Amino acid sequence: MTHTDSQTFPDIYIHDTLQRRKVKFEATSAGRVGMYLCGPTVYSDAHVGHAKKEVAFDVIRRYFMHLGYMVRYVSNITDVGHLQNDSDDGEDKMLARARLEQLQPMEVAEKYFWSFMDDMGRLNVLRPSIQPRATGHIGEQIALIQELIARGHAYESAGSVYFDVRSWPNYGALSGRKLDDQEEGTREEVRGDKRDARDFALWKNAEPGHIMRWDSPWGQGFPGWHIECSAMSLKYLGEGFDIHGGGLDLEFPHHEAEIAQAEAAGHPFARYWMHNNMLTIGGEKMSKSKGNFTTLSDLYKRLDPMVVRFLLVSSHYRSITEFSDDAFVSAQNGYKRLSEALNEVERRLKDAQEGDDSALIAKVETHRAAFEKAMQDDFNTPEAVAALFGLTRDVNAALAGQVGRAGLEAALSAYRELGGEVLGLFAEGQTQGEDDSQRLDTLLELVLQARQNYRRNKQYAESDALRDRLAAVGLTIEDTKDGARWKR
RNA sequence: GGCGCUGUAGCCAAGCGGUAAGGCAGAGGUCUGCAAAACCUCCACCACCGGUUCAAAUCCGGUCAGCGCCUCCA
Repeated sequence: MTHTDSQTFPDIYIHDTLQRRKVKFEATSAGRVGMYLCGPTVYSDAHVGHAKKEVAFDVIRRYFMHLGYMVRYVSNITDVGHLQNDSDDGEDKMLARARLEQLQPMEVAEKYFWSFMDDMGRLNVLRPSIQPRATGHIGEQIALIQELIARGHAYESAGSVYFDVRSWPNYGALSGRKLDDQEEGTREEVRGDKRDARDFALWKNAEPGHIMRWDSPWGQGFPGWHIECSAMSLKYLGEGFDIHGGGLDLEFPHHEAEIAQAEAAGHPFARYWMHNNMLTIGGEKMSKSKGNFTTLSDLYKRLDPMVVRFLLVSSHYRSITEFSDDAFVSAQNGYKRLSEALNEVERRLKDAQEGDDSALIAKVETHRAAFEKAMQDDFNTPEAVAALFGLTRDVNAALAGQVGRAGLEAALSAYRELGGEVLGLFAEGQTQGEDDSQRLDTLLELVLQARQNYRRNKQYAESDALRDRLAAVGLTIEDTKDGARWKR
């Protein structure tokens, strides 16, 4: 469906981290949504936890599109390393990886940028409208830092620039922290060139030997950890843009710092903040530092990426998702149930007749409404998925008898629009080569005919042997009232 | 220590004042040469203890258990 500016959109309620409650979404500009999502630091392979975040916000974006909004979706690529810790002797992650792999830092960035894109592409995550790179926006970052200095919210010290946390009382509003409650100086010595241990770096002076370095008013250096997101989101989405998203673990300090940097410089920032919860394995957060992660490229060797996506949308984005062998076996079977119902609808549509399908069409509409209602309530994908299973139950029941073209088409469009376009669960083009699949069709038709002859002659040993042999290579034969059929 | 979250059937997971969605697994049945698929039926005293209420998984207080952030992390 498509809306023009004069059309109305259904109310959407989203949980706003700033207000700590569900609020009605109001677009800044009618019919348009601007979203910013904190993207990856491209220094190693993406794991399932990254997939949870990417899929969560991809679904949100897709739902806005489904309602007819024009969405500008900006997600950055961090290709300059943040430091590993807040002391000056910490090593840059990009540089550490570069040394390990004996590559230039930019080679590391390129390598992992493309593997990230590939991993997400297979998960059917749409490409961002704009995917700005931190190293391509050093100028914007420097300009923002200069504004902060001019307004008295940042200061230079020994070639580095720090944000003066004490000058900005709102610091802590997002994460609900009071400055004085924070542990001070326990994990690090208060550095000599900082006024307060909690001040964070906007610009860092480059030590000799630091490869990634740029000229700045404060000498050669590199940007701090948080400034790129403030600078790039404002550049591409403008002041007071709609939605800023990211992982819950980024809420503090990263997002807190982003807000401070933008608003202290006089630029109203994001109006809604959305955070996805973490993915756990054995009850513990999957993370690189814990080492308990499964990379997507490894996972894809044993699991269809669509099943991974299904597993992720089966839990709410604000809930913790437990990732275990049991969970994905369950996801595998559940996904199969949905996708095979869809396949059967398509198959039956090829030679469908007209008929009275009003009963089925009414049921499809009921499930469609349930799906929409769930999505409009803070993108409740588990309930939306439940609606898809409800649809599947009714469709399968109808499929057991006579269904006309209109009924099949109603079911098909529900699967395509809700399961496909919104949840992204039915990626196109998964079958290889048209030619091969044509040949396979013909070949199996012959096999099925031969087997049918055995069955007619009650030579069940022979017919069962054929079925077993095909099963061994992953082809399933099912006998139905209308004859045998096969599926992968 | 500060801030915050979670505990729902064997597993995954919604619901967040009106008497427990959905999926996987399991049991029985229909169909079938058998099987598979599909359909029908069954399968939860919502961690524990108090309190508020006509009514609580849902609100309040406490207890226990687990987790996250406060350091790079999606």
